[in-house]
Amino acid sequence: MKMDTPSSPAAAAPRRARGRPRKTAGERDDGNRRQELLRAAARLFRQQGFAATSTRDIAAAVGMRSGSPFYHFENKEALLAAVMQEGMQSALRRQTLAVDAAVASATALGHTLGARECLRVLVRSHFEVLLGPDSDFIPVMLYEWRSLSPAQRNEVNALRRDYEAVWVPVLQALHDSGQLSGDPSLARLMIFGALNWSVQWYDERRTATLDDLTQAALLLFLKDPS
Amino acid sequence: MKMDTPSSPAAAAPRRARGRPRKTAGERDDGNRRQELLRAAARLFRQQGFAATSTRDIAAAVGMRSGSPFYHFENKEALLAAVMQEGMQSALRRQTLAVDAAVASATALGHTLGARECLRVLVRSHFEVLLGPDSDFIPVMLYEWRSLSPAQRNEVNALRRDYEAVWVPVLQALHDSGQLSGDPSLARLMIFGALNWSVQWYDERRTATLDDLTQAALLLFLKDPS
DNA sequence: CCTACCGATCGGTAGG
DNA sequence: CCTACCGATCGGTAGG
Repeated sequence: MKMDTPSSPAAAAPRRARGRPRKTAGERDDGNRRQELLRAAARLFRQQGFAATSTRDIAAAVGMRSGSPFYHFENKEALLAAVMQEGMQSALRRQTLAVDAAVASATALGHTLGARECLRVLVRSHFEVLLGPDSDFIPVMLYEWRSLSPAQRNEVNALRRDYEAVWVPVLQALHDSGQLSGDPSLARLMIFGALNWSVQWYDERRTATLDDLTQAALLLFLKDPS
Repeated sequence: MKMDTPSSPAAAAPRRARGRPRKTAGERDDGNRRQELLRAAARLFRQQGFAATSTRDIAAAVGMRSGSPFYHFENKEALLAAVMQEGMQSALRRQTLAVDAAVASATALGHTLGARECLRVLVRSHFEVLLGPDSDFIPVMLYEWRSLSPAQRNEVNALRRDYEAVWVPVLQALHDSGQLSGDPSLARLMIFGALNWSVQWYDERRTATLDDLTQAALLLFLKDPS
C-alpha cells in the first residue's frame, strides 16, 4: 500500500535480509517462490478483490520488491488466472479422491455406493474446498472471474465443467428415485448456490462444523428425512 | 476509460450540448441527476466491480465531466453506499408490497395465507429484486459490500436484517409443520445462497422464467411435493 | 456542474 | 530477482 524505492537509496548498511530469509545456496528454488506468490495472491484477492489488490501488495506479502512478480508472471491477469487454475485443479483432485475413497469403502463392505451417500461425499468435499484449509483459491474463482480475459475464462470454465459434471448423474439418480424434486439441472444450480454462498457467511469460530453444514444441506435438499 | 480535458481547450464552437439534452430553464433538477448517477453507478459496479470502475466512467455514462460526480457525492465510497441503500430500501418496499397483497388476497377469499404460499411470494419477489428490471443495485450490494467502510456496512446491514427478518417466522412455521427439515437458521442461509447465486448464471434470453425459478426453488426446499 | 489541475498510485519494463 | 524508472490513470479539489 506504500513505499516503492528503499528508504536509503545510496549504498549503506550491510543489506539485511528483507522479508523472509534467503534459501542457502544449495537448495534450488524450483518454483517455491512462484507458489508463495500464488498463495499470497489468492489470500489478498479474496480479502480485497482483484482490482483493489496491487501487485506491490502481493510482492510485499512474500518479501519481494515491486517489480519481481513480473519475473514469475507475465502480468497481473495471468497471476489471477493461475490462482484460479491451481485452485480448480486442486479442488478436482480432492473431489475425485473423496469419491474414489467412498466407492472403495462401500465395495469393501460388499455393497455399492448409494446416490444419497455419494451426494453427501460431494457436498462435504465441496465445503472443504470452499471453507477448509487453503481455501482462498476457489472463492477467488467464484467471485473474480469477470476480471479474466475471455480466453482465460474458457480455460477455467473447462475445469469447472469437469468438476460439476461429477454431480450430474448423482442428482439424476436421486431425482429418478424421488429423493430430489424438480428439474435436476436447475436443482444443481441452486444447490451450488446454497453451498457457494457459505463463503459469505461461514465463520470458523462458529459452532457449526463442516459436517453440520453438510447435514443441513442434505436435509434441505433431499426428500425422505432418514 | 479515456479523455479528461475537452479536445479543444481554447474557446471555440458555440458549445453544443454534451451527453444528454439539457433541461429547459423551467424544470428544476431536484435530484434527477443524482438518480441518473446512481443508476449508472449501479450498472457499472455490477458489470466491472467497484474498484475497476472509475468515477470518470460513471460521469461519462451520464454525460458529465470527470469532477462532477463529486458535486453530488462526497466520494466514490459514498456513491457505492448510496447504491446499496437505495437498492435495499427498494427491495424492502417491494417485498412488503408483495406480502401485503398476498395477505389481502387470501383474506378476501376468506382464509389466511399459508406459510407455503407466503414462501412462494417471498421467493418470487426476491427473484424479481435480483433479476427483474432495475436489478443492478442488489447484486452490487451482495458482491461489493467488502468495499464499504465499517460504518457504511452497518447501515446497509440494518436494512438487510429487516429484509431477512420477514423470512424467519415463515421458515419456522414450515419447519414446525414438517415441510422444511433441519435448523431453520442454516436453512435460511442456504436458501438465500441458492437464490442469490442466480445472478451468476441466470440469462434472460433463456427459457426459464422467474416463475420457473420460483417453482424449482420450492420443489427443492420443501418436503411434500404438492 | 465545468475547468483545470494535483499528488498518489499503479502495472509494467530495461538492464543487470 | 533487484534497481530505477516511466507513462497512464485515478480520486479528488479550488474556483468559478
